[in-house]
Amino acid sequence: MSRVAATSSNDLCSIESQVIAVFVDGVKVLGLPRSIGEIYGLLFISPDPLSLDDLVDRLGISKGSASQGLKTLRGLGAVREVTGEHLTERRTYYEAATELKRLVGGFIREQILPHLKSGRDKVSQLEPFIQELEDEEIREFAIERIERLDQWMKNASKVLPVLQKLLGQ
Amino acid sequence: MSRVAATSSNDLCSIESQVIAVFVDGVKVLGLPRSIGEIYGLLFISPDPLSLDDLVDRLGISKGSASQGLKTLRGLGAVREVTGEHLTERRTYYEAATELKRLVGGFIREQILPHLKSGRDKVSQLEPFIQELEDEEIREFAIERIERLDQWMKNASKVLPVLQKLLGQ
DNA sequence: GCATTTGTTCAAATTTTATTGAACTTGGTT
DNA sequence: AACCAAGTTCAATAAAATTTGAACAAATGC
Repeated sequence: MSRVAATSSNDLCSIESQVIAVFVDGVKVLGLPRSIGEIYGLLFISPDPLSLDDLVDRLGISKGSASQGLKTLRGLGAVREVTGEHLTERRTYYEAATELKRLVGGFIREQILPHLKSGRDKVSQLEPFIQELEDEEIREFAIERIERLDQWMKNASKVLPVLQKLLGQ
Repeated sequence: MSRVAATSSNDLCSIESQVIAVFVDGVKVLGLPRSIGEIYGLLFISPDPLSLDDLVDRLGISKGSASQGLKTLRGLGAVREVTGEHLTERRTYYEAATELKRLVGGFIREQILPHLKSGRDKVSQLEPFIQELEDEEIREFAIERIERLDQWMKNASKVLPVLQKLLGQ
């Protein structure tokens, strides 16, 4: 009877599940799915790196979820692949990246900048349509508002790097 | 045949629908529903204040949606009730609040601070469970991580007001 | 080359969230 | 008081997002 840890779906201990709850809540604010909070939360509180199968096993989520979640987290720079150690091992192990600056940077890069960019594009493509407006008062108002919108976006672009610096390591 | 503007569901013009598209996209990033982007977007580009029924009519959304959307936007301080003008009028008219500082402030207050607070509460209630951990190495690690988490939240609390100030005016 | 282990992809199922619309409340008017 | 217009609430419905799981790919070792 030597099945030591083959299918052991180790239940989460109190600290683990509570830390995970904090992250699940946290990522929801950021508009990310719960599974990502679970994965990051467990990695965050785990002293040793975990593999995809570890996550599936401990969190009770599907392989698909774990794979996609890790992909997103890698994109955000929120997890690190741990190589080294067992060079013979082909399995990949992950640990949480915990530098706030890096996490915020990743979020800005992946989630905010693309929307900012597409917003600025849309706004810049508005010019021709403004000229369509016949009533001068209305046209003037539209110009004013669209300039303001553009200004907001410029502001955001300037503030984001500063924000990241403020959270500096 | 004097039905001038009774059920005229005035279609949106090009600028209107494109500005609305920008805001729909924008609020999605913030985790708010599309209808809120539509409402704010239309108010933003409208030279004159609009009533709930105007929004229903122009945007083709239900009264319920418009009412709930306006409620949220009021909570965020993103719209202003326009009184004055027609004092005989019992209908409420709204205009967009366009000071970025105010908008960001409202969002921080309504959407971020409550989560930050509940996060800090959850973390502070973690202490007893850490003591449950028997392995000293693991316990030390947990303490370290939870302190880091706490530090993050303190950082966030400090940075948010600065952020708001950076968006000045 | 075949079997095995690890990880990815994506259509279908599920879960979550937003929207609708009808019933209800409020307050003004005759 | 009865009526009407304006707005809110909330259960039912529709829409959107997430999760699953099975099929697929890639890489290792026999």
